[in-house]
Amino acid sequence: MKIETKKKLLQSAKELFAKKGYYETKVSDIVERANVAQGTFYIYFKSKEEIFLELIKTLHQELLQKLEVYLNVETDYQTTIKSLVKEFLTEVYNNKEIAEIFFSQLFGLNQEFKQLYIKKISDIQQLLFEVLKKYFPEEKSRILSTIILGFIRQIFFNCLINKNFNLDQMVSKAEEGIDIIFQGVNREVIT
Amino acid sequence: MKIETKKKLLQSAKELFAKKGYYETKVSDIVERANVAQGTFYIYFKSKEEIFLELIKTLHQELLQKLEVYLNVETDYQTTIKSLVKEFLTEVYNNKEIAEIFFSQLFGLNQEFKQLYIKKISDIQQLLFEVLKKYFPEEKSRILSTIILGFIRQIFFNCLINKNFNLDQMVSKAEEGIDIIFQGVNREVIT
Amino acid sequence: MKIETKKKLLQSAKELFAKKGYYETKVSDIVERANVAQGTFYIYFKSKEEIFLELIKTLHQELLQKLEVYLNVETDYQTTIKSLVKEFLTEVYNNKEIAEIFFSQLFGLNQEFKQLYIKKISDIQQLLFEVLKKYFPEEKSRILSTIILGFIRQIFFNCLINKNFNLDQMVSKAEEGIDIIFQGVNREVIT
Amino acid sequence: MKIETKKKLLQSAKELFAKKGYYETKVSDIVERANVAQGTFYIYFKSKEEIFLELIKTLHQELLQKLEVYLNVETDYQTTIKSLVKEFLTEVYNNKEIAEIFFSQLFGLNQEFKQLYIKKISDIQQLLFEVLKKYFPEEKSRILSTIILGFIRQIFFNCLINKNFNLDQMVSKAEEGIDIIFQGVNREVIT
DNA sequence: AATGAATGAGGTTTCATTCAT
DNA sequence: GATGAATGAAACCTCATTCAT
Repeated sequence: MKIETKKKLLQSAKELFAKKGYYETKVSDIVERANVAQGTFYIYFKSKEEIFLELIKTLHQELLQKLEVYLNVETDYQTTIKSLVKEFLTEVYNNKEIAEIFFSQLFGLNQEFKQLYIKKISDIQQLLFEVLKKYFPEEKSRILSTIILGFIRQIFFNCLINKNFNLDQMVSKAEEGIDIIFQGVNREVIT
Repeated sequence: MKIETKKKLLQSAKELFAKKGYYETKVSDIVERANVAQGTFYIYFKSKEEIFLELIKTLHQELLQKLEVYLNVETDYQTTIKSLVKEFLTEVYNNKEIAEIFFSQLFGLNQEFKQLYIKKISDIQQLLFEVLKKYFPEEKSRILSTIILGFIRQIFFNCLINKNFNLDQMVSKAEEGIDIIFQGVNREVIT
Repeated sequence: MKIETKKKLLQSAKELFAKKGYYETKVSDIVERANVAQGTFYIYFKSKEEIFLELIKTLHQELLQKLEVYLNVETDYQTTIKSLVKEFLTEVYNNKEIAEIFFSQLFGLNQEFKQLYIKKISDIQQLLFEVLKKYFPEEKSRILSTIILGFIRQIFFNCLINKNFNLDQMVSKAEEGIDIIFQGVNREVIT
Repeated sequence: MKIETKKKLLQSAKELFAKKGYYETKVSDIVERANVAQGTFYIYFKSKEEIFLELIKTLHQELLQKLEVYLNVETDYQTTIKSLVKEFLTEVYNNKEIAEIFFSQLFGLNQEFKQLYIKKISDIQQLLFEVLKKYFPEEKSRILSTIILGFIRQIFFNCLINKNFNLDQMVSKAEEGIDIIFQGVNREVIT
């Protein structure tokens, strides 16, 4: 098992899945781009599905790990959320291709992948909810988590569409949005 | 061309695409569910792609038509946006299957469909932006349209995941969210 | 059985077979050009093969009938052969489409049609041979029939290729060729 | 790409196309006779059309190459033409199957192949014309090339029909014919 | 006699996976 | 570990023919 060959395959698969989608990406495309033979693929991965899942799971794990930190952060909620959002956007931006697959493709592939997606995305939503619950009542936290997650995904989405969008722009847009969302909440709290 | 047969095929395709995704839905599945022969499919549609596009385009057209009304509505912005969001959710809820395909699958299929998706979703975002621009400055409208569209999609998304979610629940969640979003804006306006 | 509908179908089939070949001509093409419904075709012809054979057999019969006359003509051989060749070219020219099918397509379609072609073309060659045998010894007649038949077919062929070739040109080319062929024979006879 | 497998496929295709025609030969027939799997065919050829064209083009190229030699031969015309005709017949006889496809099937398949055929056959006719032009005036060369090409094709044709015809018989028939054709011309020249 | 919607067998082609070298 | 030719199941699609109206 030469780890380098495996990396080449993962990199190649990542790029192709993002660009062409799971079904339109052929194993033959992956090996061609990785400059290895067709048979080599099956030394490292049991199937096309396996390499796909490996990519997905890695991203999800890393993302969750980075976000879990904010469960134990002791700052005011606006700072916490802003940092969390920044972390989220940085992570997905740095792994654009897999994030694209994860957030925009996984759900539509087939029932098996749909279930996986639901499970994974729920984890993220749940985590966001837990963080918010430290500052707001349960119901408000629930709805805020929906607003914020939807908002961040939409920003990431615009980034995918608009290829010359950069990370800083995304983050500053996100902060503006967060401000708007919390101004309402703030007033309420103060009152 | 018996319109009834065509409808059976469209209905069958819609359900299957939503359930199994585009690629995992075989033409043989569609005709089996519609109770017609394999060849019959090709009397009504040139290809699997064509029936898929017909479904997508129909939903998009109807959705856009219903939302365009709000460009000329003369009420306060909160009422306008709430009505628009309700309309949106109603339409997608009543056409759950196609809406699921449209919002959650289209992007990931292949490059051609990706382009289509970008074009179509941009229309919706643009319309939302135009409505908001009647009440807010351009930049604020832009960011509000991102927040709101992301939020509605996330709600619809939760609805897809959680099968016993109903329309009323979705609408009331949405209204709560809209209130939160606009409380911030309101205060600013007032001040 | 409205003879007119049958004629429309035969005409339409003739043109299409000539232009696109047997396999590339669909029954749906034939009925469309004849302005009748798909089902109507099968009132007049048992199958696509049947209409094809009807066309072929008609041409062949008429051609043979017209050529048979020259078995009993009492002129010098050069006049006889020239008249026969003229008759041949006139007939195929006036029925260009079917003649094209007959002389250039039939052989390549399948084994059944190949056998038919061999049988039909042998009839023609045989007739030419019989006419020549009235003037020349058997072996010479055999070879002359091969030369002449090959020559006429080649002329007709050039006519098919070069769309603005007309009958008069073909006939005069043919006469020139016949002169050349027989000049050699002539000398021999004279000597 | 094992050249051996490709050869097996070409050989198998050649025989089947000649026997059953292009349309009646299924890819499944070709692979069965070549003893390889269905999918193997598509490693070596993009489509059924491609293998067909490869066969056609190879024959045509080889034939033309062998005949081009006679453009620079310095003997009397009768010897030159006889040698050329012998070469032609030898080549087509040794590649009976493809020659059959080329001379008797190509024209009738579809419009694309028809155009190809016209182009290829014109090359041959042109070459024959060029050789003759070295000895005869232009117009006479033109008509002689038509007579001779028609004659040779007819001979080859009889060979296809009459399976126990052999090369020597064909060649000697051809020489007899050529003699007859040129006796006329000869006399003229002499006179 | 005419229609035209429906049929379904059978064709071409794709591509994930295997396996002998 | 690496190769790449070979596999074959299964997909999409075509079109001659049928049949109820």
